[in-house]
Amino acid sequence: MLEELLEDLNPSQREAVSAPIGPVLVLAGAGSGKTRVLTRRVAWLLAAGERPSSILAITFTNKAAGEMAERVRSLVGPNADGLWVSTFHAACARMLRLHPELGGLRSGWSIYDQDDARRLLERTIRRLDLDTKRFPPRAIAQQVSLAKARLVDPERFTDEAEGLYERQVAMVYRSYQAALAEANAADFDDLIGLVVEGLATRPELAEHWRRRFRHVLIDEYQDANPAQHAFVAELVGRSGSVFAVGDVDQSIYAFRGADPSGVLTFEERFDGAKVVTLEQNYRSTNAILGLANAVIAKNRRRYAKHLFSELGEGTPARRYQATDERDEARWVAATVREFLQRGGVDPSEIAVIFRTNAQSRPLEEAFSEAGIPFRVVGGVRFYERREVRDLLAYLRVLANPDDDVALARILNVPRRGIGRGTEEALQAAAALRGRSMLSLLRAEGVEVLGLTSRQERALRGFVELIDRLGALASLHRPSELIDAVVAETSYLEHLNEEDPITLEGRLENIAELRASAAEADDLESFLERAALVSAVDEVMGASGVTLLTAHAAKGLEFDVVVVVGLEEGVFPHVRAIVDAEAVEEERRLFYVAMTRARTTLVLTSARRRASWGEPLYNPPSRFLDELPADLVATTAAPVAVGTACAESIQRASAVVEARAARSEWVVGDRVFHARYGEGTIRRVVPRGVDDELVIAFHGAGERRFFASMVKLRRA
DNA sequence: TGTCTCGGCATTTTT
DNA sequence: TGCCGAGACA
Ligand SMILES: Nc1ncnc2c1ncn2[C@@H]1O[C@H](COP(=O)(O)OP(=O)(O)OP(=O)(O)O)[C@@H](O)[C@H]1O
Repeated sequence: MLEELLEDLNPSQREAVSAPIGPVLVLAGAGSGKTRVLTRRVAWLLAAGERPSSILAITFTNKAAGEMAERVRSLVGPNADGLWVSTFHAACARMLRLHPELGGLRSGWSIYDQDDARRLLERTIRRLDLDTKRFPPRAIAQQVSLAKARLVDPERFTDEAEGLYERQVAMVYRSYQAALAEANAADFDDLIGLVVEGLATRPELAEHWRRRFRHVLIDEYQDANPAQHAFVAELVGRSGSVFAVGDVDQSIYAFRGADPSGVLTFEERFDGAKVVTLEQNYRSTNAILGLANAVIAKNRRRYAKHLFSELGEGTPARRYQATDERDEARWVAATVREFLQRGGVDPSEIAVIFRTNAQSRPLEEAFSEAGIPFRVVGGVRFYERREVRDLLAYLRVLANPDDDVALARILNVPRRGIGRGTEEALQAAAALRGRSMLSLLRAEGVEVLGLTSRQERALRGFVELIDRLGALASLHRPSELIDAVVAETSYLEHLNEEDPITLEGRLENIAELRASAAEADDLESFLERAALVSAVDEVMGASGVTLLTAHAAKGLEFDVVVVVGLEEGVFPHVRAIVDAEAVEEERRLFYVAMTRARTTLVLTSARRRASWGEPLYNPPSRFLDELPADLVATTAAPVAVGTACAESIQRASAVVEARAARSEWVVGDRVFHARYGEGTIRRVVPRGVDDELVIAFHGAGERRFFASMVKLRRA
């Protein structure tokens, strides 16, 4: 059995899979079989007699988790029950579901996704009498999230704060955390953070989980953040059974706090760590590897490694320069059709990869026109549609009466005469007494709010509605509960009144929600899944060409990969261009995109691209210049005279703007950046016609920008 | 309280 | 471009 598991592996892969139990790190490039090795290691542990329930395998998405669990089962048979294969977030959520006290939560606790967290932050900022212009909830949410990724709690955040602005942000963070606790809720980052804290401070619970998970395995290790590293360390200690696989060149989540250096410090953090490298790529032709390697070699911060393939030389990448994004989309559709018809390629073996979700629309249109089946991964998530969120909010309030964000959402949906005034009075009274809105209403009645009798009647009616539904909650299955909510609130009538045209689609969504609820055993597990399912996990449509972002493409592989929108400002993204480190992350992202291809790589760009109204004339991506010329075959749409003119004008004006940017800032200026908040200009370095600005932000540290590109306000 | 219009602003990327 | 929040009015 053990030998069998090693049969179709190369010697290094075997060495990793059968390494003695203890810390193991597999460090290897794209397509070298890291995921395969990790899956095999799980099977190997099981075959060696380890209990399934003693194994925790971490993947990057829920979908990858499902596939890995499936794969393990096919390797070892049914005795894989009790094995946990999930994302960090899902694993921690499950632990907290079993032991809410581990995170200081009460049973029924809610998971706050980005939207919930943003709403709660906005309310917190308002309650502190701060201006939401100076403290944009989105930006603050980012800062809080980055802090939590580093396990920086409000106290430490306050200690590290410099100046009034940062102290105010710290205050917001502290109140936000208090509001979460009051609402019996945890945001995404808390799922990890609370578990880490619980394991560190509750020895009896920690003991339970350490005994339970003797083996922890982590895929895509380069994208784990410090909190997640701490979680692993809490479970396995310095010399336990930890098996991590990763590739620093595929680190594409530093923007949300991932710490790829965790890969490089593995040997310091774990005693007796064994490090295995894999060098053979089993996915791509040498042409594709040559292209990918040439691009990634341009990164300065990098740890070079060898990678070879025995899959033949292959064909060069095809490159097309389009007039605009519609021309690009049509050309892609035509090319894809050729692969399907003449090349005999299966549509599910073709992917079109873009940088941002917004780029998918022209492609969807062109594919529809051409009659090519396709599916879009991601985009607007199912669980983010309004009607779905409304109904989920009802269920959340039933599971967790203290969930004020959910309550605020449904208080007057459908309309029931509870207006702004009533809501504000209720929120203020609840905040004053330090309790949730519903518990206040239940404990003290609506009278304490000092409202008109009409307002009181409306509120009373709402509480009665929730109580009626609550009585059903414990007796009925989640899907039946959805029916009850829809019926009791006349929700369908509400949707029809709102917009009869979209009604049909919304009804379909409700039916789908009901169907997915029918699969869940109980309300809590249903709500948990709804909160944690990501866009990438959603399987839409049976088969067809896959349209997806480069981030969503990580870990996947296709025969044919088309990367579109290879222009400065698109890929690399404008927001990244000003920051040298961010450009390196963009380059890694492009590396990830290219290395998804087995045999065929197609690269396109557009000379003109509409970007909310205005046309933009972006030069081709710098990444295209980094490709070896002999591995690229180029065709281009004819250049229209008007386009060329506009392009040169655009370039000239960019230079003029760059000159103008030179004198604007001096060292010591306090500035405000939409993403990083307030900072101080530390240095101004002349770079050609432009200046480079070094700005120190709290929470985000020092960042470098080009003066002509970065958008700053005086603080 | 509810509805309408205007203006500002935003889109990276995602668990 | 389209969404959301703020403010004016019925
Ligand atoms: N020893 C092997 N023999 C044959 N095929 C292999 C071998 N090892 C891996 N492969 C195949 O190579 C491909 C890439 O493997 P896998 O996805 O595990 O690589 P990876 O290192 O995780 O890739 P990436 O990091 O780029 O996502 C898969 O199709 C896998 O089946």
